[in-house]
Amino acid sequence: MRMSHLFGRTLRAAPSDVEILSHQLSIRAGLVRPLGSGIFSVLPTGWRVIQKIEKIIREEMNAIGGQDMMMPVVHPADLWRETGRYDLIGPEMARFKDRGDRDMVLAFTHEEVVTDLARHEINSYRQLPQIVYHLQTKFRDEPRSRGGLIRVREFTMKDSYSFDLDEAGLEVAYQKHWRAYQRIFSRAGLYYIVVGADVGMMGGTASHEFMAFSPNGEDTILLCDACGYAENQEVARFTRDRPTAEQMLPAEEVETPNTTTIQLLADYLKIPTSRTAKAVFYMGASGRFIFAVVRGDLGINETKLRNALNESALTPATVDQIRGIGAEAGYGSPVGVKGAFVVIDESVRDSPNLVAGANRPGYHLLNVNAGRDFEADLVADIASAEAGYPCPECGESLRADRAIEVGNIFKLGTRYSEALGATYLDAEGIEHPVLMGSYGIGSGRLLATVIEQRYDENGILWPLSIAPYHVSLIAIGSNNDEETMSAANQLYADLTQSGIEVLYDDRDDRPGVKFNDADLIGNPLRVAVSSRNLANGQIEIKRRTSPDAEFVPLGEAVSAIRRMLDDIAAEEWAATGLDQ
RNA sequence: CGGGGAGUAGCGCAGUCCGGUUAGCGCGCAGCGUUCGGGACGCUGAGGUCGGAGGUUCAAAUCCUCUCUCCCCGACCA
Repeated sequence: MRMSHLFGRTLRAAPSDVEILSHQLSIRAGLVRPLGSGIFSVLPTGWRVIQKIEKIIREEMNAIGGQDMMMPVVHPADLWRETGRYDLIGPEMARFKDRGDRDMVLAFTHEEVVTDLARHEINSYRQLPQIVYHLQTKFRDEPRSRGGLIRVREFTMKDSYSFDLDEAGLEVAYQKHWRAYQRIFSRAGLYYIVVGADVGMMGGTASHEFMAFSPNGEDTILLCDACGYAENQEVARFTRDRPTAEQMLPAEEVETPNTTTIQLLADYLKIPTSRTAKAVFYMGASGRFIFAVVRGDLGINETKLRNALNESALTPATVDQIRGIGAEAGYGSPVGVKGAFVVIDESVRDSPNLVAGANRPGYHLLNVNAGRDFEADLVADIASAEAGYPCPECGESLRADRAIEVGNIFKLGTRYSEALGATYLDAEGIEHPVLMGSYGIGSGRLLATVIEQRYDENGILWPLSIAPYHVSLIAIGSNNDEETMSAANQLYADLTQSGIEVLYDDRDDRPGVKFNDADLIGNPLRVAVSSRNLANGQIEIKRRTSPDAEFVPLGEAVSAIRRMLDDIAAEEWAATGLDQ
């Protein structure tokens, strides 16, 4: 491609309201342009990256037996009503009516459609297992898009779906995807880990996320460097330190004026926060009043709480609702309340003689003990894991890091097959729901994440595997310098002829402009043709990641560039740690 | 949805508080000339419903009301 005619110029500065690094670079390098909040056009240079990412995805999906197909982006609402998600999902799903006044939705994800297909196409155990996938647009009207391409509203996702006879088959499909995803992200040059995750609104029985580290990530991961434990903070566990055994003491009400927070209370009584109980009140989507209690030094993890309660959503209770069950905001405890579902963290069960609210303003109870002073309806792990807490596997201190979720795999089980009647007959003629899994990778987010991890002060450092071009070719000097221009033109033709992808800077610009743009766009090799080196019959080749250049005779340029590209490819492959 | 910030030429900004020539500057863009190994220089030029609507006023980028959009934090989120 000749840069003189490239659609989409580079920018010296990014728009001022763009803050995320990958967003700035992807705009400055001319990869994408914003259209609206969370909506982007992909320019030709960026599209080449996307296509390479998608090619890798297709290769690895095909390698595990995935069948590439295509499902629609507009769905009849009735299908979504069948699984209940039409009402379950809020305004983040775009809805409209067609000319016949039929309710329609924009594809939010494709479980419904693929399961609808499965119920028609799959009838027999002889047809299973199956993996199908597509790369298709999703629209999610996020409450707030952010981070450039990291969280957008319209995006392309590779989503695949597995259909199996039983749990064992699903496990096989799940593991296949796990390995395929490792290969995809490694080949794209990402640094990532796999963590346990919340199944969220997908439902199902298990989920793992592929998390690429970046300070701009939206997720917090808790890791143990000692044993390798890693989970998303949404579900991360930790070992609660056991208080020393002590006798239960008689409960006693004390006046504690103006102690509506745990810290104020602990300061007032001169005790550590771990000797207090913290009460938080929610209304569950099912209509239950949820009275959650954790030890005072811990925080509630709403995702864990929601999962423990099997509630689809939790909203904070109002002051009136709290009074309605006999509790008092700021001075609440489960002692004496009625009409509430009481769930306590393991830490509360195991800690004797805690200070808890007296359910009247200005008073707390000393020496409250679960089981003696109140009964919990549920004891569960509902406290949020934080950096420094003990690892649940080995007890060493946990570390927290930010990461971007680049892929997610789910065991759906029969959540959708039962709802939609996707069944097969076994060898005995008995009908069973198929076991399903769903597996997603966003290609645009993957592009942004690679930039987040690979850049320097001058621009992007693309891995060869997904770089827009292999080579940035620069002609140095005036376009009136016929000798240089004709050598550069010839080299461009020769490289292109030999299958090397070249971005040829043939603009009539000064060298500095071209060097800077080559660095910004970040193709792995830079080749410069100048009268200075031409005088020695040479051209210059420089790797984007190296400060040093090589000089080779013009006549050997193509083979030298070929050789260097092969070297880079070999190095990248070695870095993935993958075999073959 | 709550909190904060911003909309003036393709990009970056000044001007707005305190209303008053023809709305400016840098980069970029077009033409001519000089220059050519890390974002050159000179001259000339094109490019603007000052986000939109309504209002106040002799007069509005500037004041008032409403509204739209974008960004950031939070809530939210496969």
